[in-house]
Amino acid sequence: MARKTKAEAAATREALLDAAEEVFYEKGVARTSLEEIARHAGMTRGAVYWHFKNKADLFMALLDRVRMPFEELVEEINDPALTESPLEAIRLTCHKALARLEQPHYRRIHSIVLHRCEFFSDINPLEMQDQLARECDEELREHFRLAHEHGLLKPGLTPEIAARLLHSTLGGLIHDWHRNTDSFSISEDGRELVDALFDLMRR
Amino acid sequence: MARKTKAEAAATREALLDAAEEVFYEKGVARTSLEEIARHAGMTRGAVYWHFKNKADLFMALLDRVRMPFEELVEEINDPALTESPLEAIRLTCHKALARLEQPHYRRIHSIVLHRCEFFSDINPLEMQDQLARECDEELREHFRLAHEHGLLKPGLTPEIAARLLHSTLGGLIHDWHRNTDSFSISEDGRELVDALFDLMRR
DNA sequence: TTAATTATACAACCACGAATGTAAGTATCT
DNA sequence: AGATACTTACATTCGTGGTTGTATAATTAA
Repeated sequence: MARKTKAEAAATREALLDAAEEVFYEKGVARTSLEEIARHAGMTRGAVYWHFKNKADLFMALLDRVRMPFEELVEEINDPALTESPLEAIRLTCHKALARLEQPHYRRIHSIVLHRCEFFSDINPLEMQDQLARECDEELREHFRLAHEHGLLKPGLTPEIAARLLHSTLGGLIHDWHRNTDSFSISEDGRELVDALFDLMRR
Repeated sequence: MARKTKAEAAATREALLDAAEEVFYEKGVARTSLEEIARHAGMTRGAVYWHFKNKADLFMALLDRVRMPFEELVEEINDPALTESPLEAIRLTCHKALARLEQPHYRRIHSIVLHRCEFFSDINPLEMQDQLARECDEELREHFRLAHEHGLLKPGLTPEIAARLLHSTLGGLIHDWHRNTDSFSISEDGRELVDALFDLMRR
């Protein structure tokens, strides 16, 4: 075949990533071959090997296209418009994070990382998840500490416990939803659950 | 090689399952071959194919050896000695379930199902998890309903929300722990978290 | 401005290992 | 003698990675 313009080449790269995302989501990472991904994008394996070193490299490129939900959560929580009421800041950020999970793109990537890939070659998704979880946890703890100092937390509830409670609840909720996205709506039922937890934690 | 006595044959079957458990845990299901499992048990692949139809069959046999934590949780919650105080019954059952996760055998199997296997061939671990989660959720809801009727729940907290809150918290907690079992102790820190949640939900 | 050159973006082919499933062999228990 | 509990050997499939081929875009020289 012939050489394409730079823009076209970038487009096929994106097409390959799109294809990988779809096929990984449907069949799992381990059980999809590069051949399948290429054909699904209307290309051959040669194109894949031109744009990516191997499957692991393609996988990492997939992750680079999006930012993980927890990562966003950490960023949005620092929105200066929300820093006045720490508890509300956290709560609203949770809402946003949950809503964003419903976008098909985010949903698929997130689901792939959580449920559809075992660690393979030199990439360990569990470590990635663990690192994100730690960062998120520290950020949450910091904000709950602020809320605690403002006397917003229920007496007897330490900011550490509050942070871990919210973190676990969100984590469990998200895992549950990803297992079966039709079973409930995270943006609605999830929001309800989060609000209920905040009602319990608020003074 | 030669035929062994029935007891010996049963022993090699168990040895093969033990080997599979270890290797699956270390390397993930997709990336371990039946050859590796056999060698790890001091056998050849022929032995594996004698006792099991294929990898999926072996995997299911692995699961049959243990009962999943949520399944146990559902059973223990109905222990007649605990049915007097519904809330306490749930809380103590959570403690037991969390403690049991620290046994290496349960821990490994649980971790394999949660994090170390993509769905493969005709077996979909996500569906299995989903089904267990539903059963658990219904059972929890039933008991929280009882607690609600006894006036034990905080005003404004419906038994449905309480059940889903506990369910999500446990799920998130267990996932977090499995990601990095050294980061905290589920039997201790997990118990603390669960107790904190019950303190918030109690009237 | 155009012709020559080189780098690009793939397709097509090939060779290798790895894993699976099956069939045949073998020794021992019952 | 047969069924049993394997081992060994074999055939086949699948995926990877590497090499080669090639039409064309981009670039440089004239």
